[in-house]
Amino acid sequence: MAKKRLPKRRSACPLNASVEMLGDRWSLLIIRDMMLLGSRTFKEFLGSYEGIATNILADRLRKLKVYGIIRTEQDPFDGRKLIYQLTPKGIDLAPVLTEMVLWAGRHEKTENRPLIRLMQEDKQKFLEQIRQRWAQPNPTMESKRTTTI
Amino acid sequence: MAKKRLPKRRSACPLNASVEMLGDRWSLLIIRDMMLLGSRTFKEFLGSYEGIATNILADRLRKLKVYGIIRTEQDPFDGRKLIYQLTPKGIDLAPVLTEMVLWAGRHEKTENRPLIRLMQEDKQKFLEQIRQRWAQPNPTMESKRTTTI
DNA sequence: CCAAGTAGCTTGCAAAATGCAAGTGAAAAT
DNA sequence: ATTTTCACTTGCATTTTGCAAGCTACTTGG
Repeated sequence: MAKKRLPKRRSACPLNASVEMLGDRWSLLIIRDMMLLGSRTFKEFLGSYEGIATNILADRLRKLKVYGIIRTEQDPFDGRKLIYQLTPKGIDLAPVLTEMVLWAGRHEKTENRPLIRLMQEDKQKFLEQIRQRWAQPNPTMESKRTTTI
Repeated sequence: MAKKRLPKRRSACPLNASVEMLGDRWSLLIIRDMMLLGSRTFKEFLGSYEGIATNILADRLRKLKVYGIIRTEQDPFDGRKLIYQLTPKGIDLAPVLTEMVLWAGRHEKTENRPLIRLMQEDKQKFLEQIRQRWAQPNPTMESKRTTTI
């Protein structure tokens, strides 16, 4: 399988760069699942409530990897499994996610008020939690369910 | 023409809400043009570097209006023109835009370092500028080109 | 006041992206 | 050894996008 080439950008604007990498209906949800639920395998992503199709999921994971937002490694205990992890670039998307959650929380009827409240009350602390959790090469998500998404 | 109905959400997650409204290749660029360049008419949006097609632009403006992110009024001096403006909900997207610009600025080769530097050096001040500029019902953009996008 | 723009769309059609169901092949579990 | 599980791929129908060409109401220049 040939490595996917990065297509030429429509413009050099930084917002356009973000939009070309993340501007679709699934990429940020995948990153949300990694960041907040600690999802790490294909199957775990599939289980998410919105119901992504397998071919689209495979495609998005491939692209996120090409962009350097996630990386993969083999599960040492199960040869079938691939472990998907956020790279530092991916972890660094936490503030973007946060602002999008807060915006929707302010202007839309949504669920998961606990997460929104947590983010509102101490954004810095919340971001710090995410970074800490992902600081180790293999993040443990034992304390992950402080809140659900 | 029937008013577009809001389709049912795939989930009640706040991030999903944001993604369903903004997760495509054009919506945030339109908001960028309004926020940073002061674009206010169909023609001005068309002039933006990335080159959106007229049918897509019309569709996105319609949706952004349905979502309450923008509103329109007639130009009092030119009956052909419609003036598009950000609503408070739209103005409130400034932090999302900012974080996306900063993220790309940190991790991608992009242009417009002055904007990125401005945002980095004083995010609060930058957001305040945007809010002030849009506080009046008809925002003047005389001081708009402190930086280009 | 009339012809020639101009603004903001819509329409038609081809190409690309998405969604769904049904595989596939390798590894693990029973 | 057979069945299950995992991470995909494939085929095909539907939807969205992109491009070019209208179209209609309004304005402008002569």
